Amino acid sequence: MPELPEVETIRRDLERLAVGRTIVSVDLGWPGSLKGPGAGLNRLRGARFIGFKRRAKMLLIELDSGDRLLVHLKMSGRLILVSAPTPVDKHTRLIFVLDSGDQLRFIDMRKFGYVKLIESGGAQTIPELEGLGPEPLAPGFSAEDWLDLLAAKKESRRTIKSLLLDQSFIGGLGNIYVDEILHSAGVHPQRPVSSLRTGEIEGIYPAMREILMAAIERRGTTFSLYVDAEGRRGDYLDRLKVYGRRGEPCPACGRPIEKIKVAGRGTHFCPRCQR
DNA sequence: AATTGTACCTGTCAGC
DNA sequence: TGCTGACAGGTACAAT
Repeated sequence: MPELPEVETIRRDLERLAVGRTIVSVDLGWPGSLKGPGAGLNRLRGARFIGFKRRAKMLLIELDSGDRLLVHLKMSGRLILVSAPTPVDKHTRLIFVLDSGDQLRFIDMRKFGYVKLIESGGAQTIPELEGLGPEPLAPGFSAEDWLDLLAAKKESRRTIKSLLLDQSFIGGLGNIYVDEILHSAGVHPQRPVSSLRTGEIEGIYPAMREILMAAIERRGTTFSLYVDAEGRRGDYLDRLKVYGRRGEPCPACGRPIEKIKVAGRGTHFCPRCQR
């Protein structure tokens, strides 16, 4: 489910709503959702949220105790802040009871996601965050940086879609936004990287930045499960031009959108606009 | 080196 | 109605 815009939306919500709140207790509904030192949930009691960061599709929750929580929502994870009496979804895996009377709940139907406790004083590096590619929306990530990144792959015959999905190449893109970016840039998802002309590579950069920023403005894309931290759906679904629109006319040229499989993922594109 | 298949889970939907 | 298989926003790993 959640790609960069969705995780960023949740991060902003929690930064606004949960910083300063203290954890009163933790309820573990499904132990598999908790990674890291197993015994460690009790130590979270009394800790206060001081910050919510994001790296690629991961959320990093910082506590005043020095402990941190790394959250990956994978396909179906949700993180919502609700008042205590709110009915508990059957897929709720972890509940943080807060001093405000609210609860931060981790809900994950498919159980792929996780919350990992990173203890203060433990290893300095977080393996999950090592080796990630650059943040596409970082202020310091320029068009030149993008060209340099691609230049390092110019001999590669892998498909451009597979490269953009590779988190070690660039962080935060997923199946929806890669399809949208390639449509906007007019590049066929199956094009080998080595075949891309300079102009095509240059065109992907603004497409990527604009689409991700617009998606954050609309609070992400909801197909079925994703909601922001306040339980609201994202509005970017209406703006999607190809993803989930097989058979519908391309907004740019009217040709029906096609769906194929690329890099093992359902892939939507316009056969006229993308070559 | 890169792709494909498989696995992790649960749910939905199309087709028969 | 009910069964079966394909598919789903992610990623790690093994096999090819």
